[in-house]
Amino acid sequence: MPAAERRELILRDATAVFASNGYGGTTTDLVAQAAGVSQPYVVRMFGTKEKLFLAVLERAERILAETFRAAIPGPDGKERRERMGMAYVGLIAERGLHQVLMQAFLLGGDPVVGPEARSSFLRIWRLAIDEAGMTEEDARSFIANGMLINTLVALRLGDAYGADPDIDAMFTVAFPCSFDVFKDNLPTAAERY
Amino acid sequence: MPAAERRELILRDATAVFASNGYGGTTTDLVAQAAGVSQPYVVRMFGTKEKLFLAVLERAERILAETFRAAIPGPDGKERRERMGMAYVGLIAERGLHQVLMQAFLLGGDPVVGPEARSSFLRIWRLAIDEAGMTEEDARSFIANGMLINTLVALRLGDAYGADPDIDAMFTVAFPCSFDVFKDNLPTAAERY
DNA sequence: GGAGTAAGTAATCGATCGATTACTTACAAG
DNA sequence: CTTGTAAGTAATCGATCGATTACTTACTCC
Repeated sequence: MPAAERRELILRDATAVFASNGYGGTTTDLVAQAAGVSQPYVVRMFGTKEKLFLAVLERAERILAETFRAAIPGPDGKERRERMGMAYVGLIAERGLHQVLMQAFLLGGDPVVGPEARSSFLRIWRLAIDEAGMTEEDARSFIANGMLINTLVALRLGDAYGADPDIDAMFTVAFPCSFDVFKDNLPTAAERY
Repeated sequence: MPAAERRELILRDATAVFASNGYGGTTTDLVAQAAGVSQPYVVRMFGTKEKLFLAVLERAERILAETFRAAIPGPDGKERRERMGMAYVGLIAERGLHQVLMQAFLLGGDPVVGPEARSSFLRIWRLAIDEAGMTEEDARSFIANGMLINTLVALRLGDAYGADPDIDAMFTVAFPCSFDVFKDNLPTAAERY
């Protein structure tokens, strides 16, 4: 398999492993096993675990930006924000993406990852304003809602949907027009680490 | 020093260490050094690193709930939500509290920590509705905003306030009535791990 | 049919971590 | 005194992790 293809495959699987285990809890061997290659190969391809995480973050931001841009064309204003919100929820299909973004934000104090995480966040903020035409207040509440969705995904609260009236009530207001997207993309038990 | 007092001291310092290093990246020795005791003492007092984290999470939720309850008395509606929001921002003084909550949410897939993290989150949701009298929609946007504040704190974006017009603009809309509280409680360089 | 190169692994090393054990110190009660 | 107990530490052990080294395999281009 050509290296470029293998690289994308490893990055995809590494996203899921980092998402479940966090940065410190992820071993290069866990990533290697998930991708079906040997541990030294992962290290040699990315140099260090830190550089692997940076590559995972860069890919996550790229996918996120592309997903948002694809949802921009069409009626603007509230409708556009709803399309972008649904697209964000649809990213649950990219296993671990929301969680990896949270992990990166939590590394804000790290001298290497921190600056990258901050500029990733700010680029999404700029995309919302410059490319999607949101006001600053719209961008704030849009991104705040994204952070709530991150939390609900990370907490795996969707697994208990239907089993707890509080959870059902929260989902009704948290996903006014994207609950089907959320439900249809939940990971199966076999997909979890 | 009596054990109860020592315990609270260790929990406070452990909160800051877990916040900076994550669950997997935190060592019991780092916590011990931060608290000024030996590593075996930390392990013996809490049993395992996992139980230590659960104790940190329980304390964080307790402080958060007490802080919210103290902000409830007085005019209700939007004013009450603003008081509670400012109180939440003021919790920056409790070093690492917002980040530790995020860390716990990210452990949603953990068989031990996950259930505790979910019930902590749901208890705060219930507090907002039952005790603070919010509608479900108010509670949603209130908590979503809290998740945004968590992110800004974890990213250490406040450190760059004044150095980047994008950051300044975001803070203006993110902290319409709590920016002073935010600014006044930022950690000094010496406080960071 | 070699020579060169890309893809990948087995074996291993030094460092680190969580946990255990055995020990010490300070102090209050009888 | 001395006995008991709470508060703590030094030393250490087995396991694990990130990284390095040396090796193998497969394909391609004269």
